[in-house]
Amino acid sequence: MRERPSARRSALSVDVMMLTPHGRRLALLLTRSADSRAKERWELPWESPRAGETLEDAAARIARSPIEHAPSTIDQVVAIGDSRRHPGGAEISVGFLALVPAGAPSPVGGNSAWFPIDELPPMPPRQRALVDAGIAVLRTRLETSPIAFRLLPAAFTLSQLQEVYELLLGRRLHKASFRRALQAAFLVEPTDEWRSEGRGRPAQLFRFAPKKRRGARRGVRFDAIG
Amino acid sequence: MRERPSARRSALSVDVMMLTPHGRRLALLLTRSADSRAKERWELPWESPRAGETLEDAAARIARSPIEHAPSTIDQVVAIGDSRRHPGGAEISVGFLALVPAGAPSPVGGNSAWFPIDELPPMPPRQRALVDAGIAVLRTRLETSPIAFRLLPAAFTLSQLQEVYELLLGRRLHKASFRRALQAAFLVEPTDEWRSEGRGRPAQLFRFAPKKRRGARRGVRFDAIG
DNA sequence: TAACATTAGTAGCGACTCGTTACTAATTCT
DNA sequence: AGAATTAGTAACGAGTCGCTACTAATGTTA
Repeated sequence: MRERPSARRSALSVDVMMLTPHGRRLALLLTRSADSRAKERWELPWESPRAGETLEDAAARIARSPIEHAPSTIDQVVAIGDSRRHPGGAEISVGFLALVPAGAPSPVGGNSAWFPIDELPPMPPRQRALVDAGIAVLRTRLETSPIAFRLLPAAFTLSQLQEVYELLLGRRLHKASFRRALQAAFLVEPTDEWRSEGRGRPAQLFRFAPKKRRGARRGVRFDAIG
Repeated sequence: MRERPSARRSALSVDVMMLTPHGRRLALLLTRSADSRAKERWELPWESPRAGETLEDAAARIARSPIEHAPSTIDQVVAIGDSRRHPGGAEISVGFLALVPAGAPSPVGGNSAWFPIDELPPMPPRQRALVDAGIAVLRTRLETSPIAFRLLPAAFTLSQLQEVYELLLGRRLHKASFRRALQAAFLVEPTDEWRSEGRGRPAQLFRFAPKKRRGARRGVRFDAIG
């Protein structure tokens, strides 16, 4: 059984949601519950911040323990303090979203596993609420923040990038339109590498390299409000 | 001097940012500091949640005290727990955003005042950080949430609505384009009332009444990412 | 080895969208 | 009465978007 230094009845918990693309779905990292009464239950990695440690620092520390490579980014997304139960009995739980690039980071210790987000096992109710809120935030940030690129390795094919967008948006995109919009945005630049993966024509690898564009701000979009 | 029940050294504070349109600018409600050492300093309304009270309930209670009418909505937007000082010495501060409709709610007690957000007086550093983060969140949510309508009374003119959008976006919008986009989104419906305010032709009043539209989702927008 | 399957990538057409100019409408001010 | 001011709309041209249809380069199969 793992150690859990400040687990008992602390006022505050920092809970980390680590997400990565897994096949055609988003996967969340859960660890086996340290509570001996609840065997075979899963929960988000969490801890209480140590003295003098910021919330962000605590989240980074918590994320570092179950996987080898650090996530590309960690952002605070939600705080919950209601009657729903937290495994540590914390009054307030602050949820952090950690995005893990696809591919490399898969190695995981025996106490952790990736679960597709639409097939999560039973979890402590407050953590379950954190996950729902976190994923909702992720989806709304898609269009204003380079989230998709942080779920990919440094070099990726445009098909991979499109797959991540489809996974986050929950719908298929049209290849030609996707690429045209991407070109117009000056967000990626080609490398001179090509990757042949199984069948079909090899794909060129790209990297995330946003160029500053002239501020041609559009009017307003009401599309997403209703 | 006001009472402040749980002010001393509580672990957690709930800080409320109440925003309303004030002329052509966004204004934030601040209250005079209860700390006798710091005369003529201003701070966000805040308190620690009472036992058995959720964060949301606490925020609603805190918002109710300085103004007469309740804000239209309150949302949790950010949590900060770092070395920046909070007036109550709280380790963690959770920031809530409360949107107050323009017009009616102006009456305020003598201990509170509205400040334009670009002319805020000196404030406790952590609260200042909460405000900056909260306004950033507000701006990014503009396009996915009917924020502008919650800063207006139930009936409003289209010019008022456009003014709120301009205020939140920080740039002028074109009248015809704004209205065409609004019509296409089926977000408002006209009432049979008209308002003549000073000079010029009277304007028709509208109300927020979003219609469910067929899910004609667009492709992807990369515009706002760089 | 030739034909097929599969994946990558592009060209271009028609429909729709957006920014803008230019107008009409209804009221107050002088 | 006429100027000023604010509300609201029509319509043109440029640009964007979704889609079909194509070419390109590889592995698979007969």
